[in-house]
Amino acid sequence: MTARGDHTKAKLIHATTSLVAQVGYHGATTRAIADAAGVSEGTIYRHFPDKRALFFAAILETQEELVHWMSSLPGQAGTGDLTEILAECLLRLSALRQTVLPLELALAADPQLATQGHVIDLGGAVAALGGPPDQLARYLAAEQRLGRIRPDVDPVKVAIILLAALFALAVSPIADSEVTAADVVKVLVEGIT
Amino acid sequence: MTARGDHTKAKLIHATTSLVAQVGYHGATTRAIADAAGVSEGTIYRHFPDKRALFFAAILETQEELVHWMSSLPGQAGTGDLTEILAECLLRLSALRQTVLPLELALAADPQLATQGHVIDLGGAVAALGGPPDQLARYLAAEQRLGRIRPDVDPVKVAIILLAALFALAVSPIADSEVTAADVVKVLVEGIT
Amino acid sequence: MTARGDHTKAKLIHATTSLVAQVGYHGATTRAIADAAGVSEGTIYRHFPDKRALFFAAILETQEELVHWMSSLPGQAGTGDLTEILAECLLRLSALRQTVLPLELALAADPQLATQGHVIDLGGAVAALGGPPDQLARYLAAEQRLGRIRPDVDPVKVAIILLAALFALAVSPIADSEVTAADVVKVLVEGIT
Amino acid sequence: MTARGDHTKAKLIHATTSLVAQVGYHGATTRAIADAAGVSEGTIYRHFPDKRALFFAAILETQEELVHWMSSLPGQAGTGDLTEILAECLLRLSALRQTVLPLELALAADPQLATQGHVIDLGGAVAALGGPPDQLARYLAAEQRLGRIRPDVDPVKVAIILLAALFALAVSPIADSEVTAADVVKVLVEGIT
DNA sequence: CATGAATGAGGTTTCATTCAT
DNA sequence: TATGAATGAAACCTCATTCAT
Repeated sequence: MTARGDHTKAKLIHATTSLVAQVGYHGATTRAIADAAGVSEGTIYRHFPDKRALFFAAILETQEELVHWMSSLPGQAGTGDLTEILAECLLRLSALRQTVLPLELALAADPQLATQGHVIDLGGAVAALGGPPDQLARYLAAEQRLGRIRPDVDPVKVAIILLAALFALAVSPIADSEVTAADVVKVLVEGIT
Repeated sequence: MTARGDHTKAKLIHATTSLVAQVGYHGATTRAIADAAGVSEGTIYRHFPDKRALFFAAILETQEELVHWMSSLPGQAGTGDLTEILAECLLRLSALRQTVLPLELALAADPQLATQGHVIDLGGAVAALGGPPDQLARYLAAEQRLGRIRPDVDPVKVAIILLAALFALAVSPIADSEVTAADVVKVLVEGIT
Repeated sequence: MTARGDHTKAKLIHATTSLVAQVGYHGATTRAIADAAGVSEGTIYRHFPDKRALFFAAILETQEELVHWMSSLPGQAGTGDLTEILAECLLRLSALRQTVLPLELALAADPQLATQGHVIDLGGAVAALGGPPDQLARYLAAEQRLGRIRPDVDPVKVAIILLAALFALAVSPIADSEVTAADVVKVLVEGIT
Repeated sequence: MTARGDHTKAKLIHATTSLVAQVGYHGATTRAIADAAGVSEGTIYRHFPDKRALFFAAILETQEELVHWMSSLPGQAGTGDLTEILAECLLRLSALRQTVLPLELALAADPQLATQGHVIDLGGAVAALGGPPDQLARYLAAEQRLGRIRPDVDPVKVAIILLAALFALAVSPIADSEVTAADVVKVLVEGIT
């Protein structure tokens, strides 16, 4: 609430995001988070009812950044080379994703996390997750109206497939190989035009 | 050692796989695994040096099944419609993936698991993980030689992208939408031919 | 210091008494007390050196009320039927006791509370606790002088036994049965006259 | 289950009983109990699901001892001087009570303890608590049939009042005065005969 | 005087692992 | 070989108390 309080809360969220990225959800103990944020463990519980709440707040915050960035995309339809715009978009998206990914993975890996309570908060997070494909699909539809994408293509499905491929490449061990966002775009684009 | 021992070992691996699928990696405590396998906790350590080893053995075993299935793929080059063969392949692959997925997720979500020691065991697991894309790439290359795929396409990269998209669709919340393996194949294939 | 300060102090004491009655001594955390009193946690420490002091103040205050009521008792000697006066007295006493009881129980249940330091405060509290039996004993002695109680009876001991029985009936699980203050009086009185 | 296991369980229960008597329920931390029993903290949870369960087991065990002792009482009707038998009985009872008392006090002082779950176990404990008054009442009734107690007296109520007074004298600060079990018996008996 | 954020010791509980039987 | 009791480190969380505002 106070200036000091808000600052602490922000530090906690930031510490959580970066710790989870480094050591995973279960490596990110309350103690480690408190240390990373430079506060005491008890302080966590003045700002969040429990560890999960902190965790969800971290997801939410990062997602918001992501959503905000994506909202500028549809306006770019027709302004440049399709492949380049997409590649640029996915590149930046993937950079942002690096932050959210570990949090989402933990969510996917631990059934209990997503289930118990916190439905409302998660609702917000899922909505945010729904954001990116939406904006991308809107952009693709705009390009389609401009005649730069084949008319028989479903923009929503393509958007999802693009993001899914990207997501997986960031996670999977197979990704050690040299497949870049540009590769993904190239393969897909040449099937759309 | 052999008769009873092997049976116990198999029961443990099986219990691990199904437990992880049900309750996630952290729900799969040694106690729960022992209970599910119908043995005592101590018995685990007679067959595996620690919990991670059991966990890796479980991955390995499931992967082997997967690898074995995929090895029949390259031989099918030229025998039918490209799209159908691929769709069929991905469909079966995705069914098999259901089992391995939770284990792989835990691996991806918990950096410590993959990192610390056990390089040898992991080597095996990664090799197994590498299997599927290999076979798929080999199949695509064969089709390429037969002229059914554009010559400027890199079969390895395409194989990886295909599998990656599939993987992500199985995990991510975005996957609630109606995107099927067939959709993925369609989008990609029309860009390759 | 005076106007606002005293009011706050009173609110704190009142909040403590009623909270302890509702949720027991350990449910009455400083946070809960502050909330119930409508002040901040820090404010508690502006009025009391620590939690125990607040707690003792609460005991003291309630006891005072009790003591005050009892002081009217000795004057009633000889004014009516002995059994009725006693029954009336115990009835009202037991009603008052409801408030103090939880506080006293906490005291009895937690040896550390009574022991460590605070001898002075406790001295006051114990004096207050000693009050009721004193007045009751004084009343009984008066009746004895009037010849309404057997001369070989020790008024102090009887007073204590009366109060003790009452106290226990209010606490113990055996008290679920139908034993009333009147029953206690009847049994005892018929042994005294 | 095994011999060693049972021994440990017994040690834990014993350690709990004596610790609670010394330092109250909240002073009896799991750590302190484990130390007193000479085992590690974790061991507690192999034998009891949580701290409350251990606590209830301790009550139960001590109550059983008490109940067993009381069952010999009714048989003594008519064998000696009424006052002496009762005094002897209350004396021994009060000695036994010393052990159970702190446990029962904690129960009375902390509403949450008795409430949440464990109803079944508590059922047993309460039944045990009901035991002593029962036996005492049975004894008084027997004496009544022998003509040594006035016929218009209710043995059950008297039994409860006797025990209640005793209980309170063991707890309350007023008990510092010189009121003995014999005093209680004397006052009451002279009203009954 | 009052606030409420921050502290940090300490509580209960979990769990991979060891060891006596 | 198999058992399951025992271990102990560490996790999450609570709460009386202090301190900057």
